[in-house]
Amino acid sequence: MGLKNFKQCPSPSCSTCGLKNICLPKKLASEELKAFGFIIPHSKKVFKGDKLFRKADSFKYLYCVRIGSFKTSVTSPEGTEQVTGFYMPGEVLGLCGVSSNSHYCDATAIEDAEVCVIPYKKFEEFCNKDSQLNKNFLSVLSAEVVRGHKNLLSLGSLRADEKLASFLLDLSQRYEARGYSRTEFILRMTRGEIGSFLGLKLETVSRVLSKFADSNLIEIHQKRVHILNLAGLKAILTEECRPE
Amino acid sequence: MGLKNFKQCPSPSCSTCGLKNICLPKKLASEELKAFGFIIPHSKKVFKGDKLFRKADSFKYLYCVRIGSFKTSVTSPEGTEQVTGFYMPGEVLGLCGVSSNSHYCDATAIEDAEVCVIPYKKFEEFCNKDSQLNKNFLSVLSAEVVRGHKNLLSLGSLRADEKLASFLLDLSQRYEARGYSRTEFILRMTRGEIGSFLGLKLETVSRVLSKFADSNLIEIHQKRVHILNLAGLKAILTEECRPE
DNA sequence: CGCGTCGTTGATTCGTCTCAAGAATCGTGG
DNA sequence: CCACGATTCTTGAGACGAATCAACGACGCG
Repeated sequence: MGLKNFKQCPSPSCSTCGLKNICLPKKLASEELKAFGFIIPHSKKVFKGDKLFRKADSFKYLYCVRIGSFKTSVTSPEGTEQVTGFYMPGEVLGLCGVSSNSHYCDATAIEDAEVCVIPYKKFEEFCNKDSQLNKNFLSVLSAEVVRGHKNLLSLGSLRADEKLASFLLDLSQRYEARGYSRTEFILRMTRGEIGSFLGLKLETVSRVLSKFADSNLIEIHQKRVHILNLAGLKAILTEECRPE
Repeated sequence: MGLKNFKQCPSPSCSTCGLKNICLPKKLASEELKAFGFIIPHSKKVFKGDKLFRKADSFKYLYCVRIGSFKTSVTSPEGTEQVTGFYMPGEVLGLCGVSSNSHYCDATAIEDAEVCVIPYKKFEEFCNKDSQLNKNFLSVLSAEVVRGHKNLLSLGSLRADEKLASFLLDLSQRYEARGYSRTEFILRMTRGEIGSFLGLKLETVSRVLSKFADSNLIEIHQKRVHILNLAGLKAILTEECRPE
């Protein structure tokens, strides 16, 4: 793992970070928040396309996304890649390394990004002392399990248009939670990555998005999405048979 | 949640439990193991078809399977059920409740079963005192995330026969880890439940299993499975195009 | 400006679902 | 113990949705 892809930055301060209310140390009192900041020696820049960690890398750090977006993926022995999630600022990367001391998936920046690097050993010690932080951590882990279950539901029992609708709605909701527009945003990932995530081919993703545009549910130009009819998208998920 | 489906049993003792080396309190010293046993007030019998907990039930307990098997499932607002996992003795149920104080999925006994009931509050306190137990718990949570990723890979990028092969191999491996035969076991779940889990219809499950039997990879009579050619099953997952 | 990556769209093929009927098994009560 | 209905499983024929193959267009970077 060469360091060439990374640029170390001065220690970030959690106290002044805009994400402090949604990130790992949320709800910490200002004293503890300050102390927590000290266990983070530095943040890292990761450039588009570069990997933050790979499967089987030894697990030493957790990462909080500060800026940019990541995908995580697993690759079967035969070489097929499956995207398992997209991560935006305030979300935690590396959780599936906790159980085995080595990472289970790859994490790749899908745009230039910056992460906080949290040494897991120190973090663990801190958790043992601070029950609020420990609670947060368990909560984040459990939420990751829930996220997985939602994805299973999506992959296992939805049709292509339902998958895409649910995908767009999920993004919409997460952008809104971060203070951005819930109706206008940019798809940071390619059609192929969306397809891998949803169990579809990139052509199908493209087709369905075009169909949504034809039905005036969305406007889409390349990576720019504008949701025109939020209720209509939701309706796709609830209606048994959609009208043409 | 009536209690009629459950039968309380005297407090089980972790020290004498046959699963102590694979269950939550694994690796605990005998003193701690004994102390841990005391926070478990009782075990519960759950009969086939009954639910241990439902989505949105308030989260107060974790459950360790002692005897029997469970499925977990989530149901979309429109009523389609998706099975998210099968659980056998030594595995922990209720993990996705940790993040939100209420359960996220349903857990249903697929055969008569018995679980240890762990009050989460007390468990949390115990974890704060015992770093080995805390470690185990994090490990179990993280393993659950990994399990989810594996399922995603299976649901998202495999064909029907590959899904079934990978499903059988997973069962085989888990039975072996529990001291049972890895080539002969009983499918506790129905074809429909397997199908829901794998994103297939029950007819497809049945067809593929018959095809495996025709190819002498397995013998199957109802729920009884006998794997004749373990390597052959694995080959299905690695070969690009299988011969007829 | 030219090249590579990414996205769109069309024609055709293939895999899985759907619908349907029948067989095997289990549980229950007479 | 056997008869009964209720599940569960198997198998077939046809329909449909998504994959595949292929060509072209749009954008971004050097």
